[in-house]
Order: sequence, then structure tokens, then C-alpha cells
Amino acid sequence: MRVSAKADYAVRAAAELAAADEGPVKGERLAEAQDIPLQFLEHILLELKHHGIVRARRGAKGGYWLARPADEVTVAEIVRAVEGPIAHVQSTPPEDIAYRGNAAHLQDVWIAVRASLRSVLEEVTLADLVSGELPGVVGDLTADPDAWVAR
Amino acid sequence: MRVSAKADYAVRAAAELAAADEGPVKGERLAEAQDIPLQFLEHILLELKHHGIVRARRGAKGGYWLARPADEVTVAEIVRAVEGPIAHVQSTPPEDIAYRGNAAHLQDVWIAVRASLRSVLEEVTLADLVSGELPGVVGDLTADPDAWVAR
DNA sequence: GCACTCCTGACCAAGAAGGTCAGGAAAGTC
DNA sequence: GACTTTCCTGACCTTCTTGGTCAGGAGTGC
Repeated sequence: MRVSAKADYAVRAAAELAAADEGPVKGERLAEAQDIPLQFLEHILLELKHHGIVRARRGAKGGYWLARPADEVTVAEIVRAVEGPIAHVQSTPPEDIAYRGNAAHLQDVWIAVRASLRSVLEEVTLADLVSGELPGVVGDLTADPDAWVAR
Repeated sequence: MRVSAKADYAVRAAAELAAADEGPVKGERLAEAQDIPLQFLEHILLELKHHGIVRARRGAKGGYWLARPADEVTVAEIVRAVEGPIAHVQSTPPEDIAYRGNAAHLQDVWIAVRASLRSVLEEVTLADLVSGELPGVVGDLTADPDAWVAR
């Protein structure tokens, strides 16, 4: 139930791309802007490219850019691209698990967990992230001061 | 963003304990009921004991039982006991991370992610799980057929 | 004393996390 | 065509986590 460095880096780099007006952005600039090790970032960007989220061109004047408009790319997509499916249990999707005995209803709980994650991650687009105008669901959740304290 | 085998096992074993009317339950019985490797389960139960969720007695007639009533133990507690804090980013709590540049608002997103996880995991108690009468939030989330399909 | 059950630490193999390194391959510039 | 720039790719590395197993010790009850 944790967010990996890779996913965090990927979203941050994508946010920088979303904010770039036009033209490709060099990996080096992304790395500096978000303080990410360059060579590690290049691997991440490659994965994003393979997933059709980002495009790239080599050579002088080369760099990376978003394959789609920033308001059509969600955080969920990016996290999935680098971390794989969200909220899998023991590496299998919750809908495929058969629980027995008194844990029979645990499946519903994991399904609800996944749905609640999706309700946040699939709503927030890169455009939202850059503009700071986050969707209502995020505002509702972060409005409670309790959301900001550790447990 | 995945649920470990350990957390899954821990919740399942705890559900069995919650369902046991009275008297200690042997580790072996829990392991059989939920099909969990016994020796691994014993380590998990020990962690739950150290977190004050479970109690135990050795010897004949020994076994494990819940330290508190089943309707006062949440799934969140159990997951935290064996997996550590929920929704940490790069092993640090989201409220402690300072984002820069165009990723400035990413913090709000991770906070919202954590809050949405909590809204499920802290609502469901072991009593809910055993009875199958899950809290409203779970019902709402699992009612949507979309919640049951992979992405 | 003996059986039973939990308790604990050591160990282990495989994989993931979080990188680094070295070189190749396209694209643009002169 | 040479040269620079930048992405592309695979190999490698160290440390930690995951998901266990093994062996023995220590209470508890009869």
C-alpha cells in the first residue's frame, strides 16, 4: 500500500511535460526541474513511451512530449504504466480471488479499496495537477484536517 | 499500490478469530481454515500480538484470541500492524514531502489517496467482515459493476 | 514429567527497488 | 560526411522486501 519512487518520479516528470507549452523537452531539463537522477528517469520515460503516454525524438532539438493533451492523461494511467495494476492482492486481481470461511467477504473490501483508489487517481489529470485546480473528490478528501495527520 | 500476502493472511486469520465464539483458537486451526502456511502465520500472529491486536496463551488449551471486541478492530489496524503505514510515498508520509515546480500539487493527490484508503479500511471492522454486513461506503463502491473489472 | 502450543531468531531464495554504466542508434547541424 | 546531441537499450549492481522454512526454547495444563 505504498507509492514507489518510480511512480512518484513518473508523475512529476509528466507534470513538467504537461506544463511545457510546445516542443520537445530534454530529459536533462526534466531531471533538473524535479530533481530526479537522469539515467533513472530515462528508463522511466522509456516505459511511459512504451505505454503510449509520451513520445520522443532523438538528436539535437529532440526530447519528450505528451502523446495526448494533458487533460486526457490521468495519474492512474501513469502509475499503472510504471507500477502495474493498482491494488492487486498477492499479485492477483481481487476479483479473481476466492475467499473461504469467515473471510468470505474480504473480497468486497479489496474491491472497494481498489475502487476508492481509482476514484482519486482516475479523476486527476495532468492538466488538473499543473493548474492546481484539482477535481472535487480531491478537495473533499483533503479538506478534512484529519487527512493530513499520520496514523 | 498492492496488498501483500502478509496483510491478506493477517486479516483472514483475524476474521477467523473474530468468529470464534470463545476460548483460544490454535494457530493450526487458523492455518487450516484459511489455507495459510502455519509457520508463516505464526510470525504474523506474533506481530499482531506485539501490536496489541491479538493475545495468546501457550500449552494445551492454548491459542490465540482478539484483545478487543471484534467490532472495535478495523482492517486498517491490521494492515498497518504488518505492512506499516498506509500510502507512504518513497517511504515517507505524504504530508512531509515538498514538491516543486509543476508537481507542487501532487502532495494533495497523495494525501487524497491516503484519505480514500482510510475511508474504507478504517470503517470496516472484523465484526463487519464476519457478518457480511459491510459499511455503507463499501456497498456504494462495490455496487458499480465497473469496480469489478480489471483495467 | 510430559504433551502441547506459542515464541523467537536464524536462515534462505527469489524478486523488486532504486539506481549506475557503457554503448548504440536516430536526428539535426555544419 | 562528420559531428554533436539526445534518446534508446541492455547489463549490471547493492540493498531491501517478500514469502517463506527450520530448529529450538519457553510457558501452560494435566
